[in-house]
Amino acid sequence: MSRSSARAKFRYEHARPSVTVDMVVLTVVDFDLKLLLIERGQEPFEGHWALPGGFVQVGDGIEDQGEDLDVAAVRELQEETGLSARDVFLEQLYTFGKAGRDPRGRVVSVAYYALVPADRVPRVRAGDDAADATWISVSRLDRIDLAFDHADIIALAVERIAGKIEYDLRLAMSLVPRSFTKAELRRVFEVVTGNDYDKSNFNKRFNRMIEDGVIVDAPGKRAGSGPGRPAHLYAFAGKRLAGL
Amino acid sequence: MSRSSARAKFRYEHARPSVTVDMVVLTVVDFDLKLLLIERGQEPFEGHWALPGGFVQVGDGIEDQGEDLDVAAVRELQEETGLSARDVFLEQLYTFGKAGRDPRGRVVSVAYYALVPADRVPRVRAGDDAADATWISVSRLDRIDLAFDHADIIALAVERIAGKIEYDLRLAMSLVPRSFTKAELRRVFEVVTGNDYDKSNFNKRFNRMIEDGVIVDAPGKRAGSGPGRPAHLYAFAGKRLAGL
DNA sequence: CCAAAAGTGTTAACAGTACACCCATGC
DNA sequence: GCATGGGTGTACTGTTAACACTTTTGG
Repeated sequence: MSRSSARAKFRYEHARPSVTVDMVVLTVVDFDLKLLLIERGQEPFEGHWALPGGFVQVGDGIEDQGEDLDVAAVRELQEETGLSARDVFLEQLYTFGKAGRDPRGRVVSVAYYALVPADRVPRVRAGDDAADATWISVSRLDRIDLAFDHADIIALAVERIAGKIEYDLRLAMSLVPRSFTKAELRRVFEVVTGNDYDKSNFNKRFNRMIEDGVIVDAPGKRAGSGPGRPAHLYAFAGKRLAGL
Repeated sequence: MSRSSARAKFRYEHARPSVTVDMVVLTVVDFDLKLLLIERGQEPFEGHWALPGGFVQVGDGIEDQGEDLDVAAVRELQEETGLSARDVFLEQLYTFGKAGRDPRGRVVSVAYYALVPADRVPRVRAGDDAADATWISVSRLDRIDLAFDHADIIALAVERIAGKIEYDLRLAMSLVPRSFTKAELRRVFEVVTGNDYDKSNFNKRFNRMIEDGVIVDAPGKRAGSGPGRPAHLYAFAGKRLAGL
């Protein structure tokens, strides 16, 4: 008995749902939390805005079981934005599987979120089955027609990130440019959480990270821009400085 | 054109994975964090221990899209333990979807965890395709042959709960009996996190919860048990006291 | 000099930690 | 009485929060 038939013998025979990955791609630009949305070019929800995403490749399901969920997420991100896994912070968010969430049939969607640094935000444009693609301010989402249950997915992503940025430094690290000022980092926190942070108190946290070696001085200085005293530039020690 | 054919027109035609829910059912008894495991009676992994779980019912996928993921989790819990959703704290954990995690074919598994109060721990026994079922101490899991990637799922659940119990009171609420002593609550925290908590300092947190009305005095008193001064009994205000 | 933005210092309140001590019960 | 576990008090430390203040730049 060959191995494949030995496997096939135990094959499940139940009805199966489709499985997709949906990507909540976020970045902070211009004092604003922005989200990548695709305008659907097909039914259902033609003309509505939706999260980028697509089907998980499953192979024949026996010999070739297809791609990992994480790989599917990275692939979708690459296809829609050109970004690679090294450029962003990517993490699974939640799996949405209510019956009826897609009128075409049963679809279970594994949602991921991706945080894009401000200095790597790609220009986006219409793709295969997308009529259009743009970055939309999260604060203006209520005026937008979203497809499927994507409003729920986005709301959960924003809530999760707002909570997690306080204790997981990687989130802020992955939203800020390679070199950044104290005020820029602070504004990332403010935009993501919706809170105001006292400048002095925030700087104390910041200075502690310098003492701990988490943050280091950035080599160059930024071109003198607006009015007021020019700010020091810093960088996270870990990776991004030497990374690329 | 009937509604069903209008929908069928848009039906997805991709290869689809099977989707299951796996349940990490935990409780704290006898100073120990315990986990419900099933001994598999069939290949693959016959004789190995596995998490309770099963397929998500999908219906025909068009007119009837089957059950929600959450409903599937509640149903599996009920089938294996007799517990209802009201008895436990139930939450989605993570979705495991690596290719090759099940030798029979592509399976995406949505993992949930359920926390069972110490006074509602059901007796369990062998079921349909389970040779046996028991509560096993999490600290002794390294000696046990686990099926599939269930060791990873359990590890993630334990880690998540250990982190979350510190800031989400619902977890401790759902592990402790309807009425409980300060020491019992403290031991739940100790067993779940693996830390030691200073009695006095823990009691301060506890007393603050009383001031805030989160915890109230429990009516009766417990039968005099061991040596030493008998402890006061308390209950969480919210629900469990009046709940049933 | 003035506006604007960067950056520092001071204080009080609060929460966490370590540790010593007292109270009530069974035997 | 004494062992056992329940329960409290105190002093120290570190973090947070509010707010006033100084520094450096462009015009």
